[in-house]
Amino acid sequence: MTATPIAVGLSAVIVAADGKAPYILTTRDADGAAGLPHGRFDPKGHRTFELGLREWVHAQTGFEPGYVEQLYTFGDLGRELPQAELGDAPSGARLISVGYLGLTPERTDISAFDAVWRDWYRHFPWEDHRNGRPDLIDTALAPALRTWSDASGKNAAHRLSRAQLAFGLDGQPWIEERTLERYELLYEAGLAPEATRDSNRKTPSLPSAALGEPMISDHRRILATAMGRLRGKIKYRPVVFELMPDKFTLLQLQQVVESILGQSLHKQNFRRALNHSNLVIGLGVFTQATGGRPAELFRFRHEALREGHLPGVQTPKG
Amino acid sequence: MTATPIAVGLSAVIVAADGKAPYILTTRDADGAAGLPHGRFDPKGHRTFELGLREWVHAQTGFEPGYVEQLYTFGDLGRELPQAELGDAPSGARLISVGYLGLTPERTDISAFDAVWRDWYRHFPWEDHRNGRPDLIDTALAPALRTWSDASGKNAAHRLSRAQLAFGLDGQPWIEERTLERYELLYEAGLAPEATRDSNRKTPSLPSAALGEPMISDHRRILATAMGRLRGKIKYRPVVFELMPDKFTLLQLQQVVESILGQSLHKQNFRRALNHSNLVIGLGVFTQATGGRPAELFRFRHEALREGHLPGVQTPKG
DNA sequence: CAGTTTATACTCAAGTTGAGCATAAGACAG
DNA sequence: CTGTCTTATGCTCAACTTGAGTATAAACTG
Repeated sequence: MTATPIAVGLSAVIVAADGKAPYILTTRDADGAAGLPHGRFDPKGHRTFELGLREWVHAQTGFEPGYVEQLYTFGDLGRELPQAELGDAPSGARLISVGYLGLTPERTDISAFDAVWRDWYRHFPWEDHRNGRPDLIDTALAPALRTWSDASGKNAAHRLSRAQLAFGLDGQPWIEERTLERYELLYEAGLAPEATRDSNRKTPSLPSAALGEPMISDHRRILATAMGRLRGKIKYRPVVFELMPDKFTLLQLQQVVESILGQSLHKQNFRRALNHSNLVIGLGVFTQATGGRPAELFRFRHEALREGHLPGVQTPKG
Repeated sequence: MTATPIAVGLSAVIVAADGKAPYILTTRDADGAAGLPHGRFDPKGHRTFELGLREWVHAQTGFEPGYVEQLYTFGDLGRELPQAELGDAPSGARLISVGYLGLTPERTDISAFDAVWRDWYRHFPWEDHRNGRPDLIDTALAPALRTWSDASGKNAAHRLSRAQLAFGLDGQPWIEERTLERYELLYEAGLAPEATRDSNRKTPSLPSAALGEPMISDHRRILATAMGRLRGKIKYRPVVFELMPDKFTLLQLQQVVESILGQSLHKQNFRRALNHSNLVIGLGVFTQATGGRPAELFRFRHEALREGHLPGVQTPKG
């Protein structure tokens, strides 16, 4: 009896954002399927996970991550495809997967690599509520989830309730942080193409546009984790500024926050909350690049980090 | 060249609490040193980390964890003692460590095992501010941290600022969630006995009472992570109720919250916030076991979990 | 210059929070 | 059985925050 070896996969969700959308750094495998920059943790060469991660991201995309934080470690069987993606793993190894979130103010040029920045909503079309709740939730997802609930005799009520809470059905509120919950529910219901791939179940019957573009291995699960974490954290820690250039207008800042949250915000109150928070300082310089009245440029008060309090940005819905 | 194997250690911070203190389930090694229930993840036998963890906890303490969540995965070199604690690890393996938090309403009887429930503040005496800021912060820790700052030429200002923010020195506010930050700072400054053990540095010169009781391996770091997470989460998710019996008075609830936070709260406002939150419902039954006017018994409204909103308990300082 | 676009100031009611006063209802000492 | 202690619980009040606007300013467009 020889022991099953363990392999640790490191994957990074590197996020940049502008007023249009948040973008993630992705790679493509031989078949053109999207994936996150990732690689094996090397117990010999890597002193910490984070160093290993930075090395892999750089090797695959040329990008040098700045702000990085650990998301979650997935260790359950059956959600990864070791063969396909980790040619160098000892075959038969048990693969565990550590996800990281990285933030950057700039979509750097990565054209020399087989990498591309993609709108994260391509993979999660139901998550963008900036122009109202997307139709596909009620036309495509909700009916499919109800079918899935009904198909399960004694668990039906429980499944339905989970779906209602996750997707804001039947009068429940939409809660933007529940990204992972929503994805996992779709996976469980067999509605994510990944579920079909990982098991021997039949293919989902929905138009794939409603289900979002899948990713290799468990990368979409990691992305969902990252979205949820970032959406939450932006509200209680000043992390948005990792996504902003040095100087920005308040509208730019608002639009980045909106693109992350997938929600639009009340402009006047957003600005009032920012003034009050002391996170940002006006530069007395104005830009007329905005199409209307010129807007003042602001910068993040880095000193704020030395001041103990550290709130996030308020997100007054509107 | 043979590859370095990877071993995954699973450790659990199992918390129970009463009005006096939060307690954690601990084991003792041969030398009597305290540790968390823990063991090796078995890539063959364990379908998920959580199942493996539950198995180990039960084997070592007889305890069956209920609510469990993953905390963090530590992978950096030099913070663990694989030999001492994991006799079955392939020697030379790289050990990574996944920490979990578990909550339970009851300190079950574990007398048949070499396990004991201990007040978590034994290991973190500077964290309990229920009776005001502990003296040892300003008499013992602050001077030692200043010495450490001063000893570092160009980093002195940065180190000092970190210490001020972490420990609320020089007018900075004390922020209870920063448990890990504080422990890591003490470790870095060589003030945690574990730092001495893990490296070849000299022993700390402070009375050990001020530094808290150390634990084996990286268990105190995991405990610090658990404390910080629980202190944060209690405020935005109704997790305290995992620590409460079925029926409780509002004072019992408040005292459990206080013991977790290490802060005392304003009684009237705490109660007002609870009413308003709808998390709890009066049973119309009164208990005179309180020593004064009889108090109404309440229970957690489990239905609240089916209602989408899910706030934590407010923590009005006082 | 009328109309469009974006920026920014200000208002107002409703709700929340911090702090504390006041009263109630038991136990217990004398 | 009265006064005192203890805990429970109701209530007030001012300061602040929040949601939802109205109003006005300063550019550009044709």
